[in-house]
Formats: sequence, C-alpha cells, structure tokens
Amino acid sequence: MAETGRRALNVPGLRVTNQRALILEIIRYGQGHLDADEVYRRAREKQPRLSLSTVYRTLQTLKKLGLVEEVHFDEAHHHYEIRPSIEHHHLVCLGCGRVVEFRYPLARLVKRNVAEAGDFEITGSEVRITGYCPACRQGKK
Amino acid sequence: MAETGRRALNVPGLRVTNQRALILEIIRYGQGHLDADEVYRRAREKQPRLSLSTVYRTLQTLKKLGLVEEVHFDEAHHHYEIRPSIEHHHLVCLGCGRVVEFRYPLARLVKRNVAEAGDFEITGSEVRITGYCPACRQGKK
DNA sequence: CTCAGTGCAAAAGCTTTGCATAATA
DNA sequence: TATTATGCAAAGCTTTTGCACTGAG
Repeated sequence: MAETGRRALNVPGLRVTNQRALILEIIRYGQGHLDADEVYRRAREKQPRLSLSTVYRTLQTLKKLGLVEEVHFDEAHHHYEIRPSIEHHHLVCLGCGRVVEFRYPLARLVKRNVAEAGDFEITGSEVRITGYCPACRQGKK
Repeated sequence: MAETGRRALNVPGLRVTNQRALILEIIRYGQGHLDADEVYRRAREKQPRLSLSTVYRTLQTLKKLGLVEEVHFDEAHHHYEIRPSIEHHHLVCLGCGRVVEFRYPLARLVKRNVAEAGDFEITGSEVRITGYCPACRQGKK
C-alpha cells in the first residue's frame, strides 16, 4: 500500500516519509474533499503519533508539488482534493453541505469571451455555486 | 453625507446608527473590495472610538440585508463590496494582487448546461480566476 | 423608557512557527 | 553523517462572543 504515493513523492530535495505517503493516500482514496482536521483524524488511525502541524505542512508541500489542490466550500476551512486532470467545479448545498462536482470549461470560456482576461495568464480558476439541493428544497417548505 | 446609506438602513427592527451609516458609506464609495481591517482603519478616521467588533457585526448585518456581498480573493480574509446589480466575477493577479472585475452570466450558463445543477436552487455563485496580469508577466521573465 | 447596538476585552477557530529530536538518503 | 521532516507547544490572525454601557426610536 501507499506505493503509488511514494513514487510521486520521490522528488529531489524532498524525503519520502511515512507521514507524507499516508497523507497523500488518504486524500487520494478518501472520497471527495477533506479538510486538514479530517485528514488528521484519519491519519491518526494508522499513525497515532502524527501531529496536526505535519498535516498542515504536508498539505502545503503536496500543493506545491501539484499533487493536491486546495478548494474552498466555506470560509472557515480549506479543503483538499487530488489535482484533477479535467477542469471541474463545485456546487455546494447550503442546507446539508453536500458538494456536487460538475465539469465545465470555464477557463476557456472566460479566456475566449472576456475582454479583460485577454492579457492575463490564467493559472487557476475556482467556481463555487451555492444553493439548495432537491432534498433541502423540500425541507425548506 | 451618508444620507443615501441611512435610507437603506432604515429597516424595521434595526436602528440607524452613525457607525452603520459610516461603514456602509465606506464600502459604497471605497473603491473596490475592502476587508474588515481596511474598513476599520478608514472608519476610525471619522469615528476614532469605533471598534473592530462593530465593523464585523455591521458587515454581517449589511450582508443579511443584501446591501453588501462577501467575496474571497485570498484565503486569509473576506472582502466586501456593494451588492452588484449584474452578475460579475473577479480576475485576481497573484503577482500584484490587482483585482479585475468582469461580467459573465455564469449562473445562467451553468443552470442551462450542467446536468447536476438542474435540480439545485442556485442562490449564489462566486468565480475567482487567478493568474498573472500583463505587468506581472513581464516581471516574471 | 426599552431594547438594539457599541466598546472593550477575552475567547475561539484554523493555521503557522520555533526548536529540539528523529529519520531519510 | 548531513539535512530534511516531525512532534510538541506556543504564537498568530482573523473573526466571534459576553457583558455592561450607550443611544436610537
């Protein structure tokens, strides 16, 4: 286990530690979008001595390596997901917190249709659409 | 001065205080997108005794009233702008922090083109496109 | 006169950092 | 063995909250 992760982490100047491999695996196989604390809780099941600061430091490292991406569903936490190959965005239900992913080539559309964007070198885009999912719409009535 | 603001703030159950009127004016005429601390600093020039908690509380109030909107250019702060009448989004330069607004009917497009969004009741959307503006692209080379 | 709003100080989150220790290459 | 990474505890920042006082209606 954790072998694919170890390979990706084998980068000059960095060391492949058990903590890093574990954290990367957790994000990779951990369904969806975890925040630091959730990663921490899951990681401690396997490595009880792991510290929260290591989680934060590792998350930064993985972000710099381009292995994970930081997304923002609410303002209080950062969430992390494996860096996706195709551009996708998130639909967040304000009622239950459910997050639905959807694919949409936003960066391309903006580049093509927005004059102000013409001279920008676009490196990232994040879309967060908020609302109420069918189940929660029921509840509101 | 601050008269337009006072009118908007005249809502049953709420009281029109000098602090509220001032904060609303600052956001209204304060070029672009201010964060709580910037509002605080500007407000103190006119009302030196004003407290930062009042700024935060007022910002919440104005948000609930629908008078201002919260946007997120970086992860560390919230920024606030007067609630715009037409949907617009932000292009953020990672080099100099400059924020360029652009209009784009994203909510409509998503509603129309994204199957997953079909059953959602969309209440808000926030797009943040990051990259480098022309000036900063030069600097990077 | 009453209750919403304010100021102050303290607390609460999440995240970062300093430093000695442990572990990788 | 030379550094990089970790664990722990403490600090940092933005934002929130409790409480007594003030001020709007």
